[in-house]
Amino acid sequence: MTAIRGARERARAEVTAAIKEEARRQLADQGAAKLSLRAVARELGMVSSALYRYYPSRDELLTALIVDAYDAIGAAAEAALAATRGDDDPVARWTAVCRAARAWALAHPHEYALIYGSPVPGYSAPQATVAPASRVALALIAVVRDAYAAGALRVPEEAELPEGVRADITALADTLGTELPAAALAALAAAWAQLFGLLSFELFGQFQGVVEAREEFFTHTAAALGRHVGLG
Amino acid sequence: MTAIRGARERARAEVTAAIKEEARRQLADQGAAKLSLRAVARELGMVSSALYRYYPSRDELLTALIVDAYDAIGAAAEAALAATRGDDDPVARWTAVCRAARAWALAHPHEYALIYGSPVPGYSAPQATVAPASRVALALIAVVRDAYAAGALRVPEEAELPEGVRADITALADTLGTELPAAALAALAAAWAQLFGLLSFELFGQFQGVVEAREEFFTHTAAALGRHVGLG
DNA sequence: CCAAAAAGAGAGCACTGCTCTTGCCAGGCG
DNA sequence: CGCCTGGCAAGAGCAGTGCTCTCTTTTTGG
Repeated sequence: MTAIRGARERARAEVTAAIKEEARRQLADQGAAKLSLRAVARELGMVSSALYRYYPSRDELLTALIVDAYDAIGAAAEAALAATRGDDDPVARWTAVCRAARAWALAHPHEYALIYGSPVPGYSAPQATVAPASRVALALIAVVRDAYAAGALRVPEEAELPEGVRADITALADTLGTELPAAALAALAAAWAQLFGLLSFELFGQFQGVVEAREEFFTHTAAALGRHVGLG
Repeated sequence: MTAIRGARERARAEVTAAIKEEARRQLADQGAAKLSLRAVARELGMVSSALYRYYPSRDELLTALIVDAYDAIGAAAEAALAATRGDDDPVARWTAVCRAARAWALAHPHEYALIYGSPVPGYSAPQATVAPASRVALALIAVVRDAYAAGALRVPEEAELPEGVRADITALADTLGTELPAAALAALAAAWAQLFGLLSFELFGQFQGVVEAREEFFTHTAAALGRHVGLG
């Protein structure tokens, strides 16, 4: 980002990264609730007050971890998107992106809980989190956009869209700079939320005793979701 | 539950209820993270150690609140179900149940977060929570079952169901004692999770800047979900 | 009426986030 | 080259937490 202006900035950046690193480790194996600044400092061989020179509060540290987590799951989704570039089966692409998100979530349950579970602090998602947070959604949109460009999208009936929703969605299409039909984009927004509903239920144990073949169930449902959006 | 055996039991039950009451109040306006046994005790004019005679730990208190929250949202869903009994439009019934769940969630966001957000303690949902947790799902099932009995259910194609899922779902149908087709029940399970995905995204702020006409969007999507299950 | 059981009170332990003061030490300027 | 100042670590301390232990009081049933 910024040029290295001296040994001082370098050292500072390194310590900052080390703190985040250790914090992520503790987050990964104990969950956000037990993430303690003092424990992080202890592990790094520094005293707790020194840590405040790098992160002004525990919430700021958590925010940094949140941004990283959004970026990580977003990168996973984008990788799946890129890997299926040129694929002529849009449902398969969609499912691949969904499965990539699921795989990341299963591998990093506590980080997933941090970003898609209950908001931890006195909430208020900082502005810095909104861009990384949208990367998975953008990957899903890309699948639909490509299918649309290839003429492989069944567009749902426009008439059914409620007035307020239509307004929101056209505004959204505007800021996204996409010419996707409003009905398709609305279905996409719903599918986006529903996808994470599936993931959260699986990760938070709500499917216990209901569905055990989780992977099959997820893939099956994700494909249905993609078809509902108009793919395939 | 048990007969009143003496003033002692009565007093004990009252104090236990008062503690839970005060805890719920603190949960409602500060969230689960800030729920403190000491603060509850302070507010009740007792010393913190006395509270441990009623709840052996903070987690036990939280579990009691969790059970209550599941019961409350379940009761709301069941009320909507009962209010639409005899209604001949199954999609409308479905939507009514969904909207009842949403209304409760909006009115009790912190309690919603407690049950459908990230699991708070070292997790492990106690057995006591599973029955109350299923009440909303059972209300949704009732809508579909009634529609099925009235011959108003389009049953999805059975062939598409993956093997493992079919096995899980038929086992589930068995314990539920329902003769609903496996494909319908599987779609129902998915819709159930997806419904709460919508709710969580709305309550946890994920829709910020995406959809603002939340109620219209929810109702629209819930109806689509109902149709996808085979209603209407 | 009295022993036993239940409840409350209080001190205390180990931990947390966070603040403030003190002292050190090295980077950058003259 | 030397000095001084800005950045940093260290430590003590505050207010709060969950939870345990002991001691005293109250209540209850035989």
